[in-house]
Formats: sequence, structure tokens, C-alpha cells
Amino acid sequence: MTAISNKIINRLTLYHCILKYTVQGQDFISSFEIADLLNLNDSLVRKDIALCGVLGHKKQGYFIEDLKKAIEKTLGFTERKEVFVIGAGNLGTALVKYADFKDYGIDILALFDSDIDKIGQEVNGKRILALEKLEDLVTRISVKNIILAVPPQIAQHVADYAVKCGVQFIWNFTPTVLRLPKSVTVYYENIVSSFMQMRNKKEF
Amino acid sequence: MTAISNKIINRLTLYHCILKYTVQGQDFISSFEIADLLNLNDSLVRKDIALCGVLGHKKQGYFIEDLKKAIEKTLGFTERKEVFVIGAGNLGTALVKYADFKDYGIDILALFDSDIDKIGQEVNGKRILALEKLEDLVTRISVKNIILAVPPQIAQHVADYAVKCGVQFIWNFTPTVLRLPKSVTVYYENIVSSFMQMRNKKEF
DNA sequence: ATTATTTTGTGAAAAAAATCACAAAAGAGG
DNA sequence: CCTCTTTTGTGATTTTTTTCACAAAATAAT
Repeated sequence: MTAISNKIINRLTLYHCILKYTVQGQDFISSFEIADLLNLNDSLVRKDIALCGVLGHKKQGYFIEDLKKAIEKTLGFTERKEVFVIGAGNLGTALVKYADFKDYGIDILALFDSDIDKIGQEVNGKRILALEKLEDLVTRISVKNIILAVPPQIAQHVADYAVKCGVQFIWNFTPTVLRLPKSVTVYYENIVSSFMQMRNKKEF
Repeated sequence: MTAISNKIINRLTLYHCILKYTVQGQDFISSFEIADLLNLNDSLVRKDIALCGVLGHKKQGYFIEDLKKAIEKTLGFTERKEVFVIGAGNLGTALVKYADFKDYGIDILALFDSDIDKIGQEVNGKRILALEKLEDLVTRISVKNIILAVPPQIAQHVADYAVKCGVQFIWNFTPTVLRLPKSVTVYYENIVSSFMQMRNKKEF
């Protein structure tokens, strides 16, 4: 069985969005319909779906409920993953308020910030804690994943501190590349890059 | 000359982040250093850079200032692109407040919302306008690009309306796939998908 | 009941992307 | 000035991803 690459994960997530919102009211969906909505090749869609272990029905397509569940299982939507958000600015609070995260198993436990005025406040029911408390919490409740949403100028500094506290995974929403030990995994959420991709096509 | 694919754009944007923040204080950078920071193959980095028309210096690497400018030129950072944001909720306002956008040529002119309480307010100096005004503004100032940041349940409906108003490009931040005429280009900003990618590797 | 059509599932082929490998250039050190 | 080392730039190769093509199955229509 072929391993699931990032490209496939990305497409499966989009298929899931189609099943969840776009095709409400119908029971079956064909690979052609998915391919058409996303401008993909239909046999690529079938191969992606095959990876989820779902069999289609000739002349009808795939049963939507089954396919949806299979994608959720394949991608692990139901496994809960706990994270802290570092930085309670606009982006940090927007992420905490982003309702859909919990549908996908992303469980934000708390925010951290070093701004005295923000500490103690709540965002969407989650407490904003002092950054100095990070080490204690990482150790105590064993959450080693953070979303980094601080200003780019201090991103490296804060990341260094987080790693010192025991953080292992950083989902980096700042437009920076971090210099960290190889044992730490960083995922770059590059909003600007997708804008660049967008602009490069057609005459945006 | 090879065309610049999305993957290359993505990497070039990350190289730019390195040049902007990570390697402050040094004049030159080698392909090995960039590759090491991003866990890439060094000759891949050199090929990407070659696409920007920059020549390195044997035994020294690339002159950072030149490389930075060349990436900016290649990706078009300096071309200003005007967009409207539809949806003045958490995500919409966070995007409007996202200071770095303007460094990359993303110029948000206004927000639109249908919530009577929000209309007339300002976010980061940008007015929140009534959604009904979209058609008038699209026509009058000829901005055909929108960032869609509404709740997923109404995304299709709002997108249909935007297209009716003359919108041609949609940067879709909602976790939905839109059913729209082929003449309209939709870019999916799939935050959840990158989380899925992240989770799938290692034991996140 | 037969035929036409649709749609899956998947090997084979093509295209795209990444890695390998190495000559050539140029600075560093003696 | 000569040698050693580093680093570029790029063809050749490999790997990965996508597309093509089509048999097989199943429904719908007549």
C-alpha cells in the first residue's frame, strides 16, 4: 500500500469538504464530480479514494456517508490532538475562535502571551497564560505541540524558549524560518506563499 | 526556462523568510545553509535560485541582498494587488490586521459583512461595508479579487453573490469547496489540511 | 432480455520533481 | 604560487506523481 503523501492528504481534506458541505442532499458522488469541482483528473481522485479503502459502485459512484467516514478515519479526524497557542494577538485569537478546528481533532487548551494586559483574560473559553508558565504546563500535562502566532521579529526567540520548555512540534504561523535542533519538527503555514501561487496564475 | 510551479513558489517564499529574518548579520548564504534550515536537498535550492536569475559566488554562496531582491522580483512582491475581504468575523479581521500582507503586495481595501452591527465600523483603518454594496464597488473600482472568510455554511451562497457582482478570483479561507463557473478561479487556503499533514508525520 | 451507457479500478505511460554526481571556479592557507 | 577545500551550476538518473486507457461491472432504457 502506497504511503499517504502530503499532496494526497491535501486532496482528501478537500474531498471531505465537498462531502460535508458541497453535495448536501445527494447520496452518491462520482469521481468525475469531485474531479470537476477541484479541476483534477478523475482517475487521480479514484486512486486517492482507493487509499482510504473505500469501494465505489459502478454506475453510481461512492456512497457519500461511507466515503466521508473513511476519509475521517484515514486522516485521523477523530484522534484528539492537544496544542497550545503562543501569541494572543489577532492571529492567535482568531485561531482559538476558529470553530472548525475541533471538528478535525485540533484541541486548543490555552494561549500564552507575555503582555501583562492580556494575561488572565479568556478567549473563547480558553485562558491566556503568562509565557513563563509554559514550561510548567508542558511538563505537567505533557502537551508538546504549539501553534506559534507571535510577531515575526520575536518568533525565533519565542521558539527557542518553547523548545527549552520541552516543545517538540511547532506549527509556525509566522512568516519566518526557525533555526532549531533537528529533533524539533516545524511546519510552516505560509499564508503569503499561497497568495504568491495565486497571483502567479492567470491575470489575478 | 522552466516555469515556476507552486512548489517552487512555496520554497522561494520560505527562502525569502530566511533572508529577511533568520540570517540577519551575514552577507552571504550558501545553498547548504538554506537546505539545512528547511530540510531540503541543496541542489534543489540551487536550481530554485537559478530560476530567479541569480548567480552565486563559488566558495561564498549567494549575496543575500541580491537574492532577496531577485526573489521579490520573481514572485512579484512589489506589484500591488487589491482585494476585498468578505466576512468581518475573527478570521476576516485577523487577515485585515495581518501587518505582513502589505510587504507582499496584498492590499486589502475594505471588508464586507451583512451584520448590521458591524457595518460602518473600521478594522485597522479599513471600513466594514454592507455586503449589498459589493456590486457597486467591484464595478466602480474594478477590484475583482476577494478573500472569502465567512462561516462555511453560507460560503457557497456568498460566493455565488460575489460572482454575480463580477468577482473573478476567490481566495477561499472557509473549509468548503465551491461550485462556481469555470471562469472564476478559486484558491483553497486549507488550514486544516496542513494540520493533517503535520499529524500524519512522526508521532505528533 | 438485450443493448447502451456510465463509472469504477488499475496497469502502463508520461510528466514532473527531486536527487545524485561531478566538473569548474574561486577563495584560503601555507 | 601551489594545493586544498568549498561551493556553485547543471547534466543524468531516479523517484514520485499524474494522466491515459481500457476491461469489467452494473444500472438504465428500450
